[in-house]
Amino acid sequence: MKTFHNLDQRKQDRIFRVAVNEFSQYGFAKASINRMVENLGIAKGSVFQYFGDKEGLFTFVFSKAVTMVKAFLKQARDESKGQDFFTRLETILVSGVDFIRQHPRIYALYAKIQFEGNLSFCSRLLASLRGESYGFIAGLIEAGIERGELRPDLDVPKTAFLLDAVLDRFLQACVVEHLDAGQGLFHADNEALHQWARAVVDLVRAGVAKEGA
Amino acid sequence: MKTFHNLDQRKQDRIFRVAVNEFSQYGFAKASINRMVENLGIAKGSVFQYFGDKEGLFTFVFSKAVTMVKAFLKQARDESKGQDFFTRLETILVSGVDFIRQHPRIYALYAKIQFEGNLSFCSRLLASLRGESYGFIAGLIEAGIERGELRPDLDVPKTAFLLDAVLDRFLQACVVEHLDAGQGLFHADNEALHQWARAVVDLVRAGVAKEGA
Amino acid sequence: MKTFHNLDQRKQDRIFRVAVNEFSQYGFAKASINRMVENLGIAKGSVFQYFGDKEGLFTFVFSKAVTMVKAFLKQARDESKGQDFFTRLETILVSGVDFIRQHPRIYALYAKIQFEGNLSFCSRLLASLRGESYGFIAGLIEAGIERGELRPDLDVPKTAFLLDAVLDRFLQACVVEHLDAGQGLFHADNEALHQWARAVVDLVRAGVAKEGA
Amino acid sequence: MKTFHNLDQRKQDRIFRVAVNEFSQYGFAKASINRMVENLGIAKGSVFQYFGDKEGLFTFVFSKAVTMVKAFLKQARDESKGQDFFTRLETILVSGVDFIRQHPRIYALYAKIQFEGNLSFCSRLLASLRGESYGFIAGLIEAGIERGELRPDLDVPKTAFLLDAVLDRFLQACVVEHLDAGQGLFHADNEALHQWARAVVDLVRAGVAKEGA
DNA sequence: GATGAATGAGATTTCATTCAT
DNA sequence: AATGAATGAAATCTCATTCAT
Repeated sequence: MKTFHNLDQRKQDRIFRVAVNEFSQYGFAKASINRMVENLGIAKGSVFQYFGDKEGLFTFVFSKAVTMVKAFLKQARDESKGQDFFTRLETILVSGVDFIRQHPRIYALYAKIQFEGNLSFCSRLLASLRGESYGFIAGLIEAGIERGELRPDLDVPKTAFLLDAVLDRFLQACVVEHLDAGQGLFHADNEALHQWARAVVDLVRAGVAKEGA
Repeated sequence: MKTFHNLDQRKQDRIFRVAVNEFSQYGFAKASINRMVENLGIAKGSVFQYFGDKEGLFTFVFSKAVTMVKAFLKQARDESKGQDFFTRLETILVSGVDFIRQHPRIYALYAKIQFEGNLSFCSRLLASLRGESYGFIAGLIEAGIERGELRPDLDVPKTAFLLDAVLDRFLQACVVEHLDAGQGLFHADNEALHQWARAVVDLVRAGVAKEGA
Repeated sequence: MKTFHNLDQRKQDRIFRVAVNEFSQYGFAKASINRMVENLGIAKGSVFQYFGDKEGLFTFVFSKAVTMVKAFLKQARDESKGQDFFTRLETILVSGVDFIRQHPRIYALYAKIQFEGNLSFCSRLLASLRGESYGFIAGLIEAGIERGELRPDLDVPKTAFLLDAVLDRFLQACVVEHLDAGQGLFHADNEALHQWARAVVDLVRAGVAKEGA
Repeated sequence: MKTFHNLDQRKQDRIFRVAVNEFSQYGFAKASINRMVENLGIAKGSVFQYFGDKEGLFTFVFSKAVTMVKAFLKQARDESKGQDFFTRLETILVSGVDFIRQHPRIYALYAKIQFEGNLSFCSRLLASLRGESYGFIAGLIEAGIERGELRPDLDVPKTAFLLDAVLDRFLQACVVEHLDAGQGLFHADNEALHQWARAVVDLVRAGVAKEGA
């Protein structure tokens, strides 16, 4: 595993990229290391020297992906700090879609793996990502309450559940091409995207806003 | 395929059940016909005589599953017809969970296949299910508007998107065991389940209800 | 595993023969199923259909070999029943060599596997063969004592140990080509073989001490 | 190979020890240089620089092991020089077991390699060890005859064969844990060990026949 | 002299599919 | 109509060996 990190950074990136493609397209079980090395032009044995086995490769890829998502979440939170709750929510929805547009395979990987089951070795990562995401949203809500923008009597966990559902769906709508609304989100122009985000935020707003806010 | 329908109904059911188990546990790609016939006690060749190939078997299974879900949706709509919009929504959330509890594999199958990709041959089925589900929710909303329970200026597609997200998440929470809220939904007692459903409906209500309703 | 026994007897025998060759030449670990099927002219997959895995094939082969050896022991005991102890011993030595000449690979397999270690799955078979062999020799000794041909004060287990050592060595001498004495045993003519057997039996009979020493 | 002998003696010893472990546990074919260098903490390339290839490493290890065994034999002969034949034999049996207890892997290596076959490159070593061992035993017998302790008409080669068989079995009984008698020899206390040795020597001395039979 | 990344042949095993019975 | 033996492509993984640094 350490041998991998001695490689040329460009090579490391290429391997990561190709592996993300493969895993996000085929899932863990049907991903083929044969195909990967063919696309990569390196020897099959090398992959096993780097990562030990298929699971090792996947763990590396998935955990790097999770790290990227977490970094994105942190950045989204920090960048939106000054804004009021609803603007933040809209910002985050939009920048979430932005992230997926920049790294389309990463979310596809997450979405697919989440349902693959039989992958005990990545449930810890999945759980940690979930925790991060939940904490992120709950933090948003609490900040909103403190600032007097949200009803003070909100049930935070359940509201977080609701928001998480909406956020997730927004992202799924980019990836699962047969979602009705989703058809457009990935390829929608920014105008349409913002319109969608605003509309959804408005629906949410009416539900959770403090009267008069 | 003709030959399959000549079988004893009990045998047909058993084949369906075992195949649902296999596909929902392993997805399409990793499902093993070897394992199925082992659990089934019939000859491997028979499966190919009935369904042509693996894809044929899957299509049969998945389309029967979709039919069951559609029937459930229709029933949920019909049974809740007299109720006001918000009671309907709560009823549907709860009875959706009920359906999963009765047919846990069916939703698992749907959830997994949705993200498997590479399954061009079932996208039509998936799309038709999506259409059904969307029409179902949109119908609910329109009825609610007509009855004066919802704001008449609601954007139906976007509201449907919101509700669909919430509904889906409720169901996913039964199947994906690492969702924070979900931990409990599948095994929650009815009291807790209704409480969750009510809380979520209340959040939605505040957002979409016509003033004074 | 049952599918194997449905095969043409000739085919079964050929598979057994080829597998014994391979395992006796290379041991379990380095035996190659690739090579076997190449020699066999059947598909690689068939072997796994018959025996499940390499271990299954080996277990089948080894246990059949053990059965053959046990049958030989039984026959040797029965055929020599009337003879006095020392004649019996000589007969058995000689017919042991005969067995190896007829089934040279069988003993080679046993000899090699005995020292391969890491083969937990065949230790039961090995132990049962050992038990059979020990019982066989102990029975011989006890019969000899009863008939008044052997010293009545003999310690049966230790005497069995001595005889077993001699018997084993005789057989090893056929297989391990670099044993000095052994060079000749496998290819020796019957005259020389009997001479060797008689000489060894005489040593066992009379000991090596000079009278009075 | 030259470069190996320039190494720190401690390093040389460690390499020998680890290699003996590996070869004695897995045999030549299944021994893994990967595993060795992992346990060794040196570069894989170095092993090939020192020994050329796997065979070279094995030859080095095996020939050093043979040298150790030969040295032991010589010492056993010299130390027992004054004793009468039967005491010598007992001494040697016991000190043979002692040797194995001190160097358990060495005999394991010999025992395993002896039957591995396909190892043409070590048959010379094996033969030379055999020769040494045979000469050693034959020398013992001849000395015994000269001293008037053994029957002068003994056939030396065949007697040596008998004694060699017994000696070998004693040692195998330490290594092959499923030999009936052997269960105990490796871990037996000294009392039991000497008792076994004496009993076997007595059998060799006096034979098994009832007087007059 | 030492290193360890790269290699590719070859191992076991799985599996959908075919087809003679 | 039912069977299940036969197949061979493709999967993961191991390992001795080479060679540039």
